[in-house]
Amino acid sequence: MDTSPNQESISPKGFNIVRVALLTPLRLLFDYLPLQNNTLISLVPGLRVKVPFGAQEKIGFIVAIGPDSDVPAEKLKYILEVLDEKPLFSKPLFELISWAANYYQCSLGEMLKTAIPGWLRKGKKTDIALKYKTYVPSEKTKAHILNVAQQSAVTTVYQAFNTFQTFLLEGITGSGKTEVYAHLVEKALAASKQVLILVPEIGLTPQMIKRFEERFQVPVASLHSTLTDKQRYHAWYLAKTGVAPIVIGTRSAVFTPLQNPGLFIIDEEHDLSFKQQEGVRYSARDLLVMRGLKENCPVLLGTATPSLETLHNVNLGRYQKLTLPTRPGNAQPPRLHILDIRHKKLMEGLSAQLLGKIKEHLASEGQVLLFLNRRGFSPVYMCFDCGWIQQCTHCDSKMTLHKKHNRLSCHHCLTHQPIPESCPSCKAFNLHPIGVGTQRLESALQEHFPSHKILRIDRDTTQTKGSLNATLTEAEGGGAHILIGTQMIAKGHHFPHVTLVGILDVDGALFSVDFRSLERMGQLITQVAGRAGRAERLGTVMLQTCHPEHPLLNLLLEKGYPVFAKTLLEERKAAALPPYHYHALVRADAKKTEVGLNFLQNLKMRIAQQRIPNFRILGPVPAPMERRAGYHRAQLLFQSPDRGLLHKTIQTLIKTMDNFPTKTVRWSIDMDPLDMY
DNA sequence: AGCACGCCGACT
DNA sequence: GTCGGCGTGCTC
Repeated sequence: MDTSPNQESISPKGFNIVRVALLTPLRLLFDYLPLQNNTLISLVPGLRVKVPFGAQEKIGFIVAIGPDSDVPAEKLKYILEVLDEKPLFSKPLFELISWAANYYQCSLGEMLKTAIPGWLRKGKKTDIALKYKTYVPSEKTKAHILNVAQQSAVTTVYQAFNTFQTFLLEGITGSGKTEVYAHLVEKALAASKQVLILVPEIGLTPQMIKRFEERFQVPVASLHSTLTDKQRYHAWYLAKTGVAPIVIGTRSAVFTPLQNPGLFIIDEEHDLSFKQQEGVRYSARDLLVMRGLKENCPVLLGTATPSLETLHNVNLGRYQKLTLPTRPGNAQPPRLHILDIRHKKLMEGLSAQLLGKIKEHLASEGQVLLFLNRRGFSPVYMCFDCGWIQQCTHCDSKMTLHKKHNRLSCHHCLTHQPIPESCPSCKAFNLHPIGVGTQRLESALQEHFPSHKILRIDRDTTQTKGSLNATLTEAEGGGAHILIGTQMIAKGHHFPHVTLVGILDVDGALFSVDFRSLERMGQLITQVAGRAGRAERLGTVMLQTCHPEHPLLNLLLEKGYPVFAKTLLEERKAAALPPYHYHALVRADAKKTEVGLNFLQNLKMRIAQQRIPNFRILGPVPAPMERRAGYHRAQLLFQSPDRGLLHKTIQTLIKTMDNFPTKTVRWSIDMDPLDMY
């Protein structure tokens, strides 16, 4: 289906049909008649229109204009209003969005909907007078001198300006990737080009925006999730009109129109937040590379811990690798040590050895960072008399104890309930928390070190707007002696005063059923370890484990992430897993277990009887956590080394699903799924 | 997706 | 008696 706008326009006189993609998940285009009584506006593909739709009015984009329609003339209605004077997207960007709709198997309208700010979805016009605050230059900061590797990276990418090429900038934490970005931004600005920088959800701090504004004395448009609709539109407008030469944003910013695009950067390329996990499950990283192709711009993927997908692309010669091997100045990489905690008595998750180390570092004015990827007080609340455990009533999950609000919460849906005083099952007064979360670790440490300041950084302490930045600023400034955090702390933040990093529990990842969990563990350990010793003081990293002999864990600690990742890639190849084979996952949610499974079984039969070579179907099986938020979830996995074949098969499948006579199943497709939940 | 229409249970 | 549950079908 070619949905790119053609440039042919029509006069509203004569019998013409306007084909519209409505902002709904319907995989159909709808035909309308041009405006009545309007001779002034010429209709062009790419313009937004308001149209009548059943009993409602909807917003859509004109996709094509043609002489006639397949729909009987009496059914056709008139367009109510044309909302734009000019198309919102350039031709290449509209092509990218069409490509994405096709690849991720959603309707063009739904993809367009995710690509525009809320204001425009609701039909606001773009000619609203915007009073944006005029830019006031603050003190200009100076550029740093680059080392040889940084300089070489800058030169290589600069030489690719005005062409499409993808680069992996592999720089260990603290090696100065941001400085490479900044020098490239400088070159782009000198050429009057705009730069789009994508960052992980958590990594977009006001400090980063301020840094670029001060350095370059230009407006920086920032697009992230906590903006109001108005702020978001404002930033979008600054980017589209070219007023802001630098655009920094999270996942959805990949669709931001630019007046004059020159360079695309994605920081922490491996980060999972670049894949949308609900609705249209697109990968902003992959789309950014595709955008580079469409807009003829170089794309730079930066990270200390590249995803296996990206490394695979380097190995295939599709991406060029640039390496930053050392930290600037005298900063040394941290030393990693394994703490064998078998047969050891733990104090609230901490071994005596780690506790001793913490004391040592605190005594010598060091800052300590403890990583525990589990929020709440304890993950389980159990009766010691009868073994009863509080389960969530909507999900197949145990409820986590939260001491702060004195309640049990489910981390998979929004429910919570008061903590029972006696066991609901046997009435005994013998209920106890099992396991350690960050809250419990915090209170235990506070008892142990009453005169030291402890700062906890997890979703619970950073919920309110701005509190994350305040907390991070405090942590980075060295104001707290001990930092406790979940994976939130692993996302590119500098804690220059940290001298000791303790990693409390990664054992779950060593034997997980999820084939990606080792990759994630390696990235997490490397990223967390990289928080230590970034200033002049040498950092130490201690990792507690019950599996000190685990070969891959040892490989990671002894040889580092690149060798570890190379080994994982070999394993993936041997097991015919991504990135060597491609995956597409069909999910089906239903109120009753069998309904979803039957639906998927039916799909499976349809495909299986075609006997497609190089094509595997796994399932259907219930999702690892079958019941979630009241729905029973099942899934069917398609696997093939041939991406085109996989895509084609799914596409024909969708047609059958669209005609499926049931609405008791909610189904969705996830191309290149990152997890099976 | 919305929204209307339509056919069966517990209540002002 | 009706308010409202969600199954079904349609939207140019």
